[in-house]
Amino acid sequence: MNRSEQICAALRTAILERALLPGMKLPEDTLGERFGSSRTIVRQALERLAAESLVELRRNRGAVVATPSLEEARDLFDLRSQIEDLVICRLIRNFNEDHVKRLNAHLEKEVAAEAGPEPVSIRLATEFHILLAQLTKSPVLIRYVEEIGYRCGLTLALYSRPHSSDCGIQEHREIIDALSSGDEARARDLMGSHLGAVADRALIKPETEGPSLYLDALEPYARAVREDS
Amino acid sequence: MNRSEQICAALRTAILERALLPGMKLPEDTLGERFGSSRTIVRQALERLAAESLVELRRNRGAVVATPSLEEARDLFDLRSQIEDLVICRLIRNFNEDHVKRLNAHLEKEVAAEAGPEPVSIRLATEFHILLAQLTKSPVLIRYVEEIGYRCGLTLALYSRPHSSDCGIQEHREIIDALSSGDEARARDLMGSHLGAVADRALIKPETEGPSLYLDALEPYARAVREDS
DNA sequence: TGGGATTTGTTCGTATGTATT
DNA sequence: GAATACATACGAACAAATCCC
Repeated sequence: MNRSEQICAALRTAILERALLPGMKLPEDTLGERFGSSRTIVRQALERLAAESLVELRRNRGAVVATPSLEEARDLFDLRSQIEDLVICRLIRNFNEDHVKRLNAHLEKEVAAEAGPEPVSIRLATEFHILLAQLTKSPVLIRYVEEIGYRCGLTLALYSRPHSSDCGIQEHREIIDALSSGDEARARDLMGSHLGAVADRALIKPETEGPSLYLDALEPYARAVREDS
Repeated sequence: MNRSEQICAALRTAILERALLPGMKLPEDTLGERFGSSRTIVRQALERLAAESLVELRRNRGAVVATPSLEEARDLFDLRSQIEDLVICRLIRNFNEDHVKRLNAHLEKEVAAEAGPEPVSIRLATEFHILLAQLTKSPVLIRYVEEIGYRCGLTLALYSRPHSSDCGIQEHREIIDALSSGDEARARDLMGSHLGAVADRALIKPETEGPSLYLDALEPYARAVREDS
């Protein structure tokens, strides 16, 4: 894995866990210092994140964490439903014991995180969906579930009210059950209403207060990358 | 528009029109010479195309036009159906005269191109779907219809048999009709079977002969960018 | 409005890694 | 298996744009 990919992943996680909030500036050389890399490398990471629509590149004016509109958020969740419907269809055909084990293992992590900080729970909830995609072994599905999942996570950071995150652990459990029992119709239905519920819980409150700038919240993510040298 | 975005667009069109075939090498400095730009700029374009999965970046081994597998192709077309189904749903609610006009104008281009070179017809067929997405005005839908559409176009370059392209002009016409008459069920159904038909016509023949390397086919695309200075 | 400070955009030389003979 | 040719990876320095006082 590249240094630039590492930085990309670290920033992505930081955004997902709300250490970096929508609208925050991401200056190249500040990031370079934090991560112990040159601007070239940071720049690559930012360009990649921009391609994923997690950051916005304003010409000659630097990068900021993206600030998706409510309409975009709605479209993202609708699209997510469509894609993950396909994931369920693909997955249920070859569903096996190993799949159940891995999904349950992830579910345990989610349960364990319930007591801890909320952002981690939110990240884990997104990663449950990504795990489902990974089990299909389809690079195409994995790629788009990841990307849309991250973008949905970002919109949650903007628009969901705090502590709304009964992140649907129970709903995740029911989806695993439906997959195990081979009930395609029920699994698809559950996934559809789960995602609908997540969107409903989330897309209500337009954030009012400006985020508390600045980059110090990034420090733990940067340290992990630096120490990897 | 950036120079690097121009190069990106030129390469994308070249790939779509099959001037650049899957597996062809794309060395940075060769491209730089052709487009009259430095390696840095070309590199940006290649990285972006890699993010779109149109080219593959092999570490320290250069870039090549992507060579999607048949399975990926199948997943891409399935995903495309799911996304464009959503496009139809969104579009039909606010469908108006201007939309009809623009779609028909595009259809005329497709008809006019029928006599000409096949690659242009194929590109226009893809762009019909992109136009539908654009009419929704949803950046999210536009973004993913474009990307998946281009990737499907690339798979057609690999796997469709030559001259299979009755590219479905008649099917496009019927979709416009259904949209005009406000018949959502029929429009969605037509789109679904249209995309299914495109995939069926295409995903049959595994290409045998190696593509005729090399980059000279790129010249017309490069000239357009150079002369833009 | 102007000008200095800051930040991004770009180039290019060197280092590094891969394939080939 | 070593040497060579080739292409990318990276970083320092310069140029241009923007921001802020």
